[in-house]
Amino acid sequence: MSGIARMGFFEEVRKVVRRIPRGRVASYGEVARAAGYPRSARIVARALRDSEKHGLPWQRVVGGGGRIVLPGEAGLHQRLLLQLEGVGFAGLRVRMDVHEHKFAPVRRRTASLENRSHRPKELGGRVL
DNA sequence: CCCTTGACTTAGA
DNA sequence: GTCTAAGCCAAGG
Repeated sequence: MSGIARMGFFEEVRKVVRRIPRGRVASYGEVARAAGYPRSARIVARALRDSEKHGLPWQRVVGGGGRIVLPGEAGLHQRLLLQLEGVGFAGLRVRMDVHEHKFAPVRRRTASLENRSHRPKELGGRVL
């Protein structure tokens, strides 16, 4: 693999996917975001294509809104695996209100703006 | 090197 | 609810 700059991508994706607990799911977009590549949902899918080799819980990654986007028989397999670990469906979608996994907020370089604890009060006292 | 494909997402009609 | 369009980016032909 000559992808030097992007080498960390798959690693990050694998790490993120492994963090999804049993009985929960996350969307491709969420995984991409949590991995630090917010626009690369599709690439997450490509990474998962080889997930079997890495022993990832690939079934816990679904499309936006809980939709299973993996086509064909594989999609049915995914649904079965999820149901076996207790994930409930409403029609063709995972009940995201129950089973969506929330990742810890990605800590970006936050200037003092986000850190309210030592924000200067001179800014007017009440800030929105 | 260009073109197409895809386990995506968001926005709009 | 459905459908289309654009953006996205790696892999394969």
